[in-house]
Amino acid sequence: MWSKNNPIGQQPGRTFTKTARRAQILAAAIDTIAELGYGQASLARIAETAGTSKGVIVYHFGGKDELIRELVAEVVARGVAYMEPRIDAEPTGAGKLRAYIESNLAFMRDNRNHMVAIVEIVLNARAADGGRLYDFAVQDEGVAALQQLLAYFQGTGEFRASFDPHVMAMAIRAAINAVPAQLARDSALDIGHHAHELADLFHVATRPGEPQGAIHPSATDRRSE
Amino acid sequence: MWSKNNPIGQQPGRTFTKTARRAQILAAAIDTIAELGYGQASLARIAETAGTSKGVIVYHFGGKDELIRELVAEVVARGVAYMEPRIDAEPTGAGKLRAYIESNLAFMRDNRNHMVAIVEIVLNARAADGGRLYDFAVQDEGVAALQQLLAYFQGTGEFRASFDPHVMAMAIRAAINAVPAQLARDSALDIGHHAHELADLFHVATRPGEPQGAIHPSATDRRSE
Amino acid sequence: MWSKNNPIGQQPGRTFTKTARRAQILAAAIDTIAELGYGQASLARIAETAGTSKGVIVYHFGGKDELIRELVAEVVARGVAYMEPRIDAEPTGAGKLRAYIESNLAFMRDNRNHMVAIVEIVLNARAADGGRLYDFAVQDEGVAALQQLLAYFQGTGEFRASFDPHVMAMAIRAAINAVPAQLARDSALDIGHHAHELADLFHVATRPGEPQGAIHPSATDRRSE
Amino acid sequence: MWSKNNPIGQQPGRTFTKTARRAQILAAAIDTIAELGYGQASLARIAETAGTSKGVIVYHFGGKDELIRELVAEVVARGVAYMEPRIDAEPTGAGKLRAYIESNLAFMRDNRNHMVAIVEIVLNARAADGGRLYDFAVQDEGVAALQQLLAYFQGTGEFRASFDPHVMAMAIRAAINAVPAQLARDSALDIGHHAHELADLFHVATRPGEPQGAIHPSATDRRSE
DNA sequence: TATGAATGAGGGTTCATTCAT
DNA sequence: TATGAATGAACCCTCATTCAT
Repeated sequence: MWSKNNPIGQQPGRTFTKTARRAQILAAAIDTIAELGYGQASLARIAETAGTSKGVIVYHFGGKDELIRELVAEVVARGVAYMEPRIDAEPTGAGKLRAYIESNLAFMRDNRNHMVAIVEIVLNARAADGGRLYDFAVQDEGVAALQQLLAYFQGTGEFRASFDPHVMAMAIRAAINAVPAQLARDSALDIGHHAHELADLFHVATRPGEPQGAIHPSATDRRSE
Repeated sequence: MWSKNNPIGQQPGRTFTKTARRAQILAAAIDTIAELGYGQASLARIAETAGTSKGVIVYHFGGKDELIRELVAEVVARGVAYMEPRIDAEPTGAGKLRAYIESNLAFMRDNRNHMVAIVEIVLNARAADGGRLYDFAVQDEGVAALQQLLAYFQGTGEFRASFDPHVMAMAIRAAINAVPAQLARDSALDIGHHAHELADLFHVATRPGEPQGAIHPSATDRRSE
Repeated sequence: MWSKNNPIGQQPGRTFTKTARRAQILAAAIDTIAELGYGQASLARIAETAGTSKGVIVYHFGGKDELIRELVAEVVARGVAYMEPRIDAEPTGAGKLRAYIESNLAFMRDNRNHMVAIVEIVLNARAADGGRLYDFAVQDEGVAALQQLLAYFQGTGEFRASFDPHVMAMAIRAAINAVPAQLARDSALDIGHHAHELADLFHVATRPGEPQGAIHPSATDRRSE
Repeated sequence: MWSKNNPIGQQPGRTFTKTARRAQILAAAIDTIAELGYGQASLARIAETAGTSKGVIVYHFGGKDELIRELVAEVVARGVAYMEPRIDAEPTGAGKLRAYIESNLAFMRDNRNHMVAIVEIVLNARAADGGRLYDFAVQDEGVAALQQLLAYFQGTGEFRASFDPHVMAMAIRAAINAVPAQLARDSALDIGHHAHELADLFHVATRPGEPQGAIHPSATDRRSE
């Protein structure tokens, strides 16, 4: 199993055992979802992995939805806690972007199941009516923050102004998010190399020195010439 | 409903009604999966969308697995049929890459639900033991073809040799695959603009003129200096 | 496949193809039931074996119940036609009993699937309310005829009078009926040997020369002494 | 309902209610199978007889297969526990054989539905591919034990050496196994009488004093003279 | 005479949730 | 705090039957 390190910052005081139980269940949920996928991760299987019963999960979290919600919040918080100082430590836009990509992938490498699980959840979790559950809370939020960073340094001139920061942010997040699934297929994937390559890719794509406007006419444009 | 245009090239002759029914069911499946997600798209709901009963689906497809399999094959075939001539028509590597991205997104725009559905399936469909069902057949195949194209034009010097074509191919596909989900959230998304931006992005990222080796030291490398 | 020889005495005249179709379907039903058991022999599977569609079966037989009914009647008639002359040819009671057992098993050997199927049906076929469908028509009828034979030769003194002909008849039929199931498990079973042994067994059990009344006190009787 | 006496030796201690529920469900399964036959005994009908829902059965047994498996094991164990001491108490071969037959039928009389159910299961239960489920485990095992007993006392001279113990064992078991089905049709059947008659029958068939070899030429042999 | 198409009931199973202890 | 027990809905699938052609 992967998630041995306690994923929860324990609340102080009397609820130690409660906190420990919650952490244990969250870890079991992460491992189960990472291994089997969101759809196959029933409460029964999570409880089995945790070595307890379904009732315990319901007691501590009130239901499956809340368990997933806390799981997402927990992993996101840990990820942000890991990435933020590394990004902040970089003074330049290019450095921050590289730090963003590389620290994100480094976090993935060190918390593989956490990331596989969260990507599974974001892609899969749906309400009864089909509406996505964690889109705004997780996905778009991450994209928005990245987009702001890109736009800011477009303003300072550190990034070329001719790209749409929203599209660029989505592309970066998509490239990062694709890694866990790839990891599941190819466990020999060299994440360090992958991170370096992705950082290079988006460095080249964002550095300045490009004339304004379209770099090339689009295939469609040309066809209509 | 979205998929009004007959998604199946009808076989000539006697099986007209059968072909029509299958097409109708496939269209219903596409719409249902696109709207509710793979996990919520039960046979009952698909049948409801199609205006029939579960039994009819089973009769025509033998079961859910086969329905999904045919759906994937059908949409992939249509997508390839759309994209391939547009890519082949471009003589240069840069042109082919741009055509790949733009024709793929154009296909998405014209077959929105088809693409949303197939991305849902590829990301979510799992066997009972948790193993993914359509990874190799669909996802990796697409990445592999793209990777070959990139590598070929690295050889000819049309693309810079310093990027890993596998990582680049994954990033391109990830950026494209992220669009349907985004579309589901933001139906006002300008796909043409998005396509143009993505094409620019990866054009800049792949064009030659870069020294060999790492463009910048990685954040990690720098930290250890 | 086993039942290649036409199992139906064809009606004369115009309905040749109809008769042939029915025979073909009956043969397919026999083979399917013999191979998979009554519970697994759906109309679809029988139709598949016959190389036609379910509709044909329904058209010719009106439904599954009627198909089974005709199948049973057909096989029983064939069995009787095979056994009767061989039994009649024997002048003595012992000879008739031996001929009954041996000709019955010989018929089983030559029409293995017919017998396996009919035993399956007799043991399994039930109405919706759970009532057996073919008990009286087949099982009890066979037992009754045998019982009459035994009782008759008890009257002539050729069989010992001290056995209950009903119990004896049931035991004989049970011993014979157990053979098809055994055959299904052990296809190397030597039916000729088995028949000879069974005939010996029941010859010894029925021949006269025994004092009237209980041969031995029963275990229960002794215990209560 | 028939199976009023608790069919389970209750484990001591905490799982009283669980044990009771399982016993209740097993009893309901026995009664349902005995009444309607194996094929008609769906989980829904068993649950209805037990006064609960399908879910409860699944909860306690994991599925239908396991329910049937436990039912068979339970009834077989009870039957063996009943018969074994009665057989062991008899010193002679003839006594043991009589005790085998009579104690088996006595058990049937006192546990009518248990036996009807188990015979139904053994004869009818099939896997999805048509393979029998309980042949080796139950049927053949019983035959094999009986066959050993017969062969042993052939060695001591208490049984005539000229019969094949395998065929004899099969005939005895077949004669016994036919009783529950007969009981279902004719509830007035006098089992005590039937047992006594069967015991006599096989006593006569197995006692020594016969010349070696075939007692009579077979009908087939004579025909070829 | 035969077929393909469709139906509707029922099969076993999974699952999140509720409840009493 | 924790557990076992029970529930009820939903899932996919099989099947005999009906019907139009």
